[in-house]
Amino acid sequence: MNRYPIENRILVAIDCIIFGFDGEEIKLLVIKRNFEPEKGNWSLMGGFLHHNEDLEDGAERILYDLTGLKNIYVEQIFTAGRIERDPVERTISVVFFALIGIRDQDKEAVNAHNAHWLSLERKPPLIFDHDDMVAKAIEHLRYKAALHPIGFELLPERFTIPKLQKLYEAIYNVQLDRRNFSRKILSTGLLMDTGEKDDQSSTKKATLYRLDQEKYKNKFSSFWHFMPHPGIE
Amino acid sequence: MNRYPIENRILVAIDCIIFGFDGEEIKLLVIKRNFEPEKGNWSLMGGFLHHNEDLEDGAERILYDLTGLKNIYVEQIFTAGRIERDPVERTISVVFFALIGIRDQDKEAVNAHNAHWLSLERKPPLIFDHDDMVAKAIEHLRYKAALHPIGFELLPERFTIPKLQKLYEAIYNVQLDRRNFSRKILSTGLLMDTGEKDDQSSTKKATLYRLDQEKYKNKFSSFWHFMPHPGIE
DNA sequence: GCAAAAGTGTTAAAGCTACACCCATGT
DNA sequence: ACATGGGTGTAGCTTTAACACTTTTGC
Repeated sequence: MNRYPIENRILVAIDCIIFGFDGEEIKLLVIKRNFEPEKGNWSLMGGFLHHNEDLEDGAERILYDLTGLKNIYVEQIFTAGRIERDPVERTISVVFFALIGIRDQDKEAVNAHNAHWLSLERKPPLIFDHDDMVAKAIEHLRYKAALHPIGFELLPERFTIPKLQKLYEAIYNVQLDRRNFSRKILSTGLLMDTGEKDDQSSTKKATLYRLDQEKYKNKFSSFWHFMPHPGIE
Repeated sequence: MNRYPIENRILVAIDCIIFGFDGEEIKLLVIKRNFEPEKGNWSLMGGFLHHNEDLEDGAERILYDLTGLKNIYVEQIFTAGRIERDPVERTISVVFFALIGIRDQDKEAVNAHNAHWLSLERKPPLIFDHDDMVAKAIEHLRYKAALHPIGFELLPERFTIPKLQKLYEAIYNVQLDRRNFSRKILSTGLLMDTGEKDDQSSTKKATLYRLDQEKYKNKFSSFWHFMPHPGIE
């Protein structure tokens, strides 16, 4: 293989921010790092980009390795490139964010990696610049979820509107009006009534919906406004 | 320096998408490549990331080198990582986009690099995956400009509302209503009347405004809606 | 029957679109 | 004075926010 006459080759890492939702709050999947430096401290799941794989494939490899899941929602958000971000050696890191239904994960794979779901609100500091990455990811989640129906990726296949609302309230840390929220969501036409009811609830059982996959794909990039006006930053 | 025990170090490039606006249409600043492969063909301005510089600094270095400008609007948009995107050697490229006032450029620097402003509408194909990068950049510009007052970065310090409107019409390839546009823009409170008039115009002279820098900085991340509703993809 | 959560309706205000009209300038 | 482009006002519609009432379920 020909090469450019340059000596600047650099390590390229991939780090994954994995968000989940347990019905009450947003969770972040992190691992306890098992090698030096920073051994034993909390870290995002990551790895190095292989020479023979595309960036997106690398991210999917790492995500599959940890969660046993494929075909999950993954998006590249930015690349971290500060010189001293990794104390061992100059490394730039391409950061991806992934949204998964917590119930879908492969528990054995997760345990094997010493991984844990931490509450976003009460999480301990992470290594290197990972806290910064998480902050950017939250910002991105807020931005995107306000305009695109991305929230569904965090819910199980069948879900109720009140659960969806709890999710949005967790993302933005606000209280929303039940009636307006319901109307807004239903008016998108993205939800299909399954005819079933949520039997978890102890009072009136809520209707279970599922996404209309067709419309979801076709209209994904339309602009919606899932959040009341002043909100968001 | 300690090193990770891995042999996966990869070339990291930076490519810059430089948008300008000449009063009528959006322009893209590109260079005629002067080395193989693809010598003589159109290319984005780029370079390799140095070992001792941050990503953002690299982008600013490259932009300064070409345009003689500092403190311009620069934003990282994504990282291109397909295995075979550069035929010479595996190279990932961090793509930045920059908005500059065409009149501000250093013409000598631009000429020295054999650079040209091409119309976005009628541009020739670029090398490698650069067309793909440009497409993503336009999408990003459209997305961002619809919600944030980013358009001002493409105009000179003092500008008229009709010029701003032309800019938005160029970005989205639509016709906007003069009166509604003006009202919407003025209602943001971001514009300050300079008291002067545009003497370029041959009919009624339009009022020259400039940005209220304070409000611009403070309110930049608020949500606005500069585009009529259905618009945008 | 009561508490708790889900579902539906209404109304007033705000924002947006689509218009028409007037003003300033150069020829 | 007239053509061209800039500036402002308004009516009607749509969307949104804020609110009250009814329904279902478990105890």
